[in-house]
Amino acid sequence: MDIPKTYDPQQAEERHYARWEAQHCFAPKINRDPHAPVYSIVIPPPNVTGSLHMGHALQHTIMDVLTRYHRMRGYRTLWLPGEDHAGISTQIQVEKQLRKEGLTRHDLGREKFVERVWQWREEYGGQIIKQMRREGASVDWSRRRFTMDENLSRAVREFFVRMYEKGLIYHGEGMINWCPKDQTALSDLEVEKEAQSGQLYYLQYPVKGGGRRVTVATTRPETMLGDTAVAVNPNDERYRDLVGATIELPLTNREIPLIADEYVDPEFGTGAVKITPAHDPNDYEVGLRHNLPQVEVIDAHARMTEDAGAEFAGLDRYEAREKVVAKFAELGLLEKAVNYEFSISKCGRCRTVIEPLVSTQWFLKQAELGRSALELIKEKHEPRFVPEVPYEKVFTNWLENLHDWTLSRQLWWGHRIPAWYDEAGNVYVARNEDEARAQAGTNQLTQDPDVLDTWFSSALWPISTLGWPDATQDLKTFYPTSVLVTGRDIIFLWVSRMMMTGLEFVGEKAFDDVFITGTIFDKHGQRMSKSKGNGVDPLDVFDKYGVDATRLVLAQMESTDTRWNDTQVEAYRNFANKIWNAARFCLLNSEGATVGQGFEGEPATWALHERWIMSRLNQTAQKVGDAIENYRFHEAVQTIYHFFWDDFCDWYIELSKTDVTAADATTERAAARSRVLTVLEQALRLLHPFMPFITEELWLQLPGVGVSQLHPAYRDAEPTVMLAAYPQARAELIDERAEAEMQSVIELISRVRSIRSELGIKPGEEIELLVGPARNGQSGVFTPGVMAQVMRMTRASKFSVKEAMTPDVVPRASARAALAGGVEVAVPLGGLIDFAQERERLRREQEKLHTESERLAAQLSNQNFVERAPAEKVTELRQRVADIAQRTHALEQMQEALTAE
RNA sequence: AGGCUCGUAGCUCAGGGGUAGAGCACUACCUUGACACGGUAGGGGUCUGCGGUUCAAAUCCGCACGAGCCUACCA
Repeated sequence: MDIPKTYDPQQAEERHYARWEAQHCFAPKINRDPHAPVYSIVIPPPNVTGSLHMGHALQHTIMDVLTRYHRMRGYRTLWLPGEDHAGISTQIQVEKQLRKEGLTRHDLGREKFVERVWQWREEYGGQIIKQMRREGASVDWSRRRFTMDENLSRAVREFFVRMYEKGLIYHGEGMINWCPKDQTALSDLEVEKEAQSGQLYYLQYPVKGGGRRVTVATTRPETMLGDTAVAVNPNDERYRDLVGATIELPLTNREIPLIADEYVDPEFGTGAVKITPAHDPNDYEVGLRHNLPQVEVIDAHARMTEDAGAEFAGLDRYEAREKVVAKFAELGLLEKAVNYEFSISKCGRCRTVIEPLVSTQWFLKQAELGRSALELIKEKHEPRFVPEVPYEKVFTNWLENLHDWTLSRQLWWGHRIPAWYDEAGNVYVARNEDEARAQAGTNQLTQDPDVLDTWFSSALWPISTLGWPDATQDLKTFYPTSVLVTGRDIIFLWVSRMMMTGLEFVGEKAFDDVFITGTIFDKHGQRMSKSKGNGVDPLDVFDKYGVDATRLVLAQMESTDTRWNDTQVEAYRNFANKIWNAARFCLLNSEGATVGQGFEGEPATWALHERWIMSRLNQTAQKVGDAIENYRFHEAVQTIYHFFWDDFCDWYIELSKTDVTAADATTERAAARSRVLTVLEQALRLLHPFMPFITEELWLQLPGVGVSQLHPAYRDAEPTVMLAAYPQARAELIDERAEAEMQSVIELISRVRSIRSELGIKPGEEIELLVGPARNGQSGVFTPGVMAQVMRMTRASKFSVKEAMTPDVVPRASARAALAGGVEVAVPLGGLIDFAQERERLRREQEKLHTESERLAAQLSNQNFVERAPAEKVTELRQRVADIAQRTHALEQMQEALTAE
């Protein structure tokens, strides 16, 4: 058999994914058990314009681990893939494309433009979804969904109409966030606050009659052109006499009132605030309270309007700012300008500074819709957030403070608002135009030109992908979904809204659990971003280290923010190679062997290392299954890693080598080989959810694997490790005594190796071992079989068990060590030994024990400890003290023996 | 302005009331027939600081300092 010494991930990855997909292993229907429990996940739909980044890879890894684990446990498992239509982003992409042809969307017209967008999606869209094959994501491709699919669009209209009928959606005027670049309204959540250092300008406004001036402070002087009042706090003594006065607004020929409103904080600035109801959310509210006119001085392109005055009309808002400030300075009305830190709102997509504008839009009263979600989280703690702290609280706080959601977007790509207007401007909201006509009693209707926020359709994702508004079998089977895995940035934007729609329309929560992943930063702790160019491309990492290794790193991050570091991936690449070579050893020595055999009969009849590895394996299975089910992926990964490398490779394979590599093809050799293969096969199953490719690559090569290893639910399927039963711990094979005994064997071997190393005995040089005293129970572990193993592992040519380790049996020129449980070991060294050096070595050993013993003694002499600590704790410490005393005594004797001439 | 998270070995991170852990890096030795992407043996930490609770604190509670995140209409 020819197996390369180094694992090549790439060639395995493609082959197996294609095969799994062809055999429909990812679809729930592969499960033939009609009573199988259900496990379902819907993917957070990535933006159709995007490509895979580390955040996706992280989320997908966790979803895939959960999916593969539950599938192997026999669940009817669905992981549903798809993407959203990303209204603004997609439209921008396509417009960019058109611009290269010298066209705008208006040249094409709406219908042709939308056609172009669909074309674009076919050609360039859904990159991430395609890249998921590379990740090994076991998604059901037959159920791939897109928010613009016909049924999902129908769900959107249904959502809209029902909310309108309930009075939760309304059409009206409000202060909205407007992006002057993208030319659309945005919801609060699509706006990002950014710290800004700028200036606070103190402007003086003359009071009509009497020559007084009122000073107002502002960061946006250009908006003064649209001021319709100056406000002060009604209790502010400084201005009390001026309330009701008239201000002559500079640079305009308008006169505005000085009003009193509680909103004004007398402590801040000058205590007098300019009020621009058309361009500031707070001023808008003040304006409504005082019936102030709204003077629009900035237009949708963030340029000054005619109403700003002839001098300013047409200027950009920032040019206007400079000019206003200059004019005030000229007039002697600029009191001062001071440096000032404040925050500005930017478009989450294009980073353009938002312009607050008064506009007529569609809104959803989220507060009412969110009430049942709020009750559920507060009363039943559902869904269960992982980690619970701090996300349950964050989520609850959000639901308690819901504002109306601006739904309409001035775009062409998206779900068009199902509202029609007649010639008189009356609005009819309906599921389709025919219904609207019926309502209106006329055919002369025009549909609202706007589309809905992309998140409006995403809000329905768990139910619409499963068939809602129809009561489909999928909806019945897979809803509520088992878990939602996502990043913390969209808890409000998305998670909360899915909870709301699920409860509203299906009457059940959208998911049992919500797992929030951490954020991956670059190695300097900076957030990865395209603009900074510091992103690590997961595909590059896959190429360099393999998908399995990358997944292992991602899985163990759990919810912790982490700086990306290639060395971790390299470590797991090395682990993959270790697995490969362990399997290589097993396969190169597999003649006559069969997986699943070799462990016949009573465990009591097995050799110590067999009982031990089976105990370790079952402990591991227990711990790993438990860890995965509780989202403790780090623990799961560490546990398997440790089992595979330390227990299986370093000890079990090494201890089995003599039997496995025996020259003669005896039944004993075949049995030993089968046992090693059996443990390997179980380990591969344990690893599979994390490392799907290498486990499949190796598993298929093991002699004797087939349908009998598959979970009973998949009996009709082709053999594959992904449908094998996930190992369940067998309690009867967990053997504490075997583990303790093995521990003393390991200790003996380690101590002898230590002696070799510390005394500089050449690796090739053979030594002799004396172990005793034999009357002590512990040394009974050293059966002839174990002795042979110890000799092999320490390169010893002789191993004698002695009744007593007295000077007459142990040569003076020996290196010695005192082990736990009273066992002593001596390595006779003849003339090679340096007596002084060996004495020093023993003395250091004794010193270590002494330090520990001192600490224990202090603890045990504390009355309070003995009385109040749990009895078992006290007993444990006493035993340790006794053991240390015994070893210390042994060390003393050894030193004496060395000294005796 | 509130709220939250984090501070553990040189680096990246686990852990979490009762002998400080991993990977990488480091030191020495080893081309031993699975693996040098390896093996064996080692070195390295008053778990940010100060108080408190406790028989016992890296772990729980305050406070301070440092890093970061989120919410909020303060001109």
